[in-house]
Amino acid sequence: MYTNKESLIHFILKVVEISKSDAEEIAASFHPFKLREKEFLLKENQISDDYLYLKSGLMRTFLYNLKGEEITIDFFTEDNMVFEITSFFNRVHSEANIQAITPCTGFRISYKELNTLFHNKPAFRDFGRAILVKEFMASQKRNYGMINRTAKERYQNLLVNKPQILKYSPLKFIASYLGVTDSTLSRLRKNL
Amino acid sequence: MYTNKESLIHFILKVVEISKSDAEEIAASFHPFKLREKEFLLKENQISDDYLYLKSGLMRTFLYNLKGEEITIDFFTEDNMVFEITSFFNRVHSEANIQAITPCTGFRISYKELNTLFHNKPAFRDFGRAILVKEFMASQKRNYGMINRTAKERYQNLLVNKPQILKYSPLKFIASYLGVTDSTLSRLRKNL
DNA sequence: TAGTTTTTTTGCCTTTTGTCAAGTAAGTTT
DNA sequence: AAACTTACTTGACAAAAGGCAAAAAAACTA
Repeated sequence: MYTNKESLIHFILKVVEISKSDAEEIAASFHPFKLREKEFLLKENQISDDYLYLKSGLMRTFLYNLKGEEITIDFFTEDNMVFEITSFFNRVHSEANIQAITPCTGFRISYKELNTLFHNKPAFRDFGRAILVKEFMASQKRNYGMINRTAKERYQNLLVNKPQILKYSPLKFIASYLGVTDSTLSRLRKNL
Repeated sequence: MYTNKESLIHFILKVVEISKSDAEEIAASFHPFKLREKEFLLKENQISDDYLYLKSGLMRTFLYNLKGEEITIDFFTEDNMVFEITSFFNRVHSEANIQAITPCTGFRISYKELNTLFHNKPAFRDFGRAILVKEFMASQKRNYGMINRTAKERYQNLLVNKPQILKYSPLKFIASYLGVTDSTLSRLRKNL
């Protein structure tokens, strides 16, 4: 399997100020990883054991609302970390699913491996914290954007910030992610 | 100044599985802290240096939208941690403000103190991570709730989960937090 | 307490979004 | 290719929420 970790090393160095050799050591602990289109990384009720760097591809996390409809909670694009925080860090059964929309490749470690690194490698400590901070910030930003924008503005925003999603994801995933019905999104799109 | 840290020790033990003596040692590193009603913990453009355990009182974080209106992003209730993640962890100027709604008391540490603990005290490492995970989860949950509920449901949800807020916060803070206008919230409230 | 300011409520009307249902388009399977 | 399924679009109408302005209530100040 293809194991060139340049992209991961580059990603680590982008996220936290550590030496290149530290970054290489961290990357060395990750294992190659692959998913086919529509394949699941995590299904609800499982305990997640993947802390994943997504090198290429598009994924989404979703759950079911009270009516049994799929609600897409988040998209994961390439050159980002992917994990279900609650299940992975608290070792509890997941309420969410994580699914590949396109074929995906990347590198992963397990919870056990992460903890070993976390306690033994100060550089990884900083990396791990930086990732949590980064994702937390993204979640807060998303919150703000969802509350203070109309559906149309939210769509336009997505168009600018994550065009990959619009390109590869079916409309219905995007609609539930934006919190509107399929019909509404279809109409929004019509008015460019 | 009143420095009984029982509540903080209890909070730490609730969040992470460590020994009582570890929790006491962590708590010992925190310093007493007080804010008057309407006083600011953080103003926009400052670099936050407070990692705070709120023992009593109610706070909010807010920023200004494009029209110059205050948008309340989050409320902080007693027995929770308070910090502006972006500014505090990335040492950048804050876009947000944090303000006491009622008089507040608690215990705080600085960024420097946090880092010393983080690298020297394994138990604090786990605590720090658990807090980030906890807050991240809360943010995600809020996201989901904002998108898939009507304003009325969001209000009712707040009513059940954080009644303190409804008791002490003016309506307009709550309205912007829920993403509706003052008028709309006033009408929602009328229909109980 | 009278006057001032801020907060909350209400009415009227508009815009946004949802619901339901039907229709078209596209993708799979046999 | 025909049959079937899933995805997307569109129309007609209903409900949710916003904009604006004025009134009422509450909080603050001199």
